[in-house]
Amino acid sequence: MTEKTFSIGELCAEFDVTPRTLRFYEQRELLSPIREGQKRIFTARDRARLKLILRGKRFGFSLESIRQWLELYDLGDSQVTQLTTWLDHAAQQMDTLREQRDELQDAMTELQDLITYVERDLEVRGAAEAAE
Amino acid sequence: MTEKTFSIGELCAEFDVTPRTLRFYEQRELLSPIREGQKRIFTARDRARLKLILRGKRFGFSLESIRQWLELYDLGDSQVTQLTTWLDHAAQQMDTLREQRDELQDAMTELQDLITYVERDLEVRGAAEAAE
DNA sequence: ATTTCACTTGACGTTAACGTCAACGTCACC
DNA sequence: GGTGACGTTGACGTTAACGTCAAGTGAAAT
Repeated sequence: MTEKTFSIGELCAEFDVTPRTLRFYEQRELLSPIREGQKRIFTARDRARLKLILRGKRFGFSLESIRQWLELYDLGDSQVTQLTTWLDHAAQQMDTLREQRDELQDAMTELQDLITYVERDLEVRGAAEAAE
Repeated sequence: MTEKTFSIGELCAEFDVTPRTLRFYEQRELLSPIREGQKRIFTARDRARLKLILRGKRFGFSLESIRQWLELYDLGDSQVTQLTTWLDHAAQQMDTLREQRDELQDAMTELQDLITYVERDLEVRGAAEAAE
């Protein structure tokens, strides 16, 4: 079974990015498409990594830090010691994500409180108007 | 009761930013310190907004979008119609935050799966080694 | 044969979010 | 009356993450 591959245009269309972006990611070693002639052939792995990259960006992470935790996603047939340090890095990354998620949750709670407050205010005004 | 105020240096120290940053935020109308002579006096409101700004940045939002949802936090004595549109914007903002939080949660779940997998792998190897 | 289309490699431009530097004001304090 | 500490306004520099040409290649379609 030969793995599915993608042209640069296909990936661009699917993820709504420009060729320039993908070439840029390659240059920064976030992607590593194969060459057929001089054209880039993106593998399923590249596609998966691109997904992770774009998600990371939405979280506000820099390309460099994204590049680092991309490494978490392709551990080969590593030695035990490698796996152990991998687990360390993974745990760190989990902490980072957790922090960010919790902060987001806090922000949501705050905003929801405000919303509830304003809604009550509107209700009261509505009642006052109806009673005039 | 006169409200507490802060010098630029105080806020910088507290939030670990440079004066340049605060002046920049003022220029972009994210902060609006009062002037005493030519010195900036930051109010408690400015301080609160700065907190929100920095949190927004950690979420990966641009200063401009942060500026917009900062407006959510100072509704004055608005009209009913104003409050209604406010509620709209607030709801949108909640959606944005929720989306981001959910995505973060997904990423965490994925990573946790990987971690669990690697941990099991290590266990198996440990057992094999003990049985040699 | 030429046009079209997708792709390539430079190379320079752009925007956001500041950093950095120069030149200056003001107040305390020794 | 110097000398810091802390503040000010420009103005230019910097980095990340691309955008935007310009000039070319290689295969496909007309």
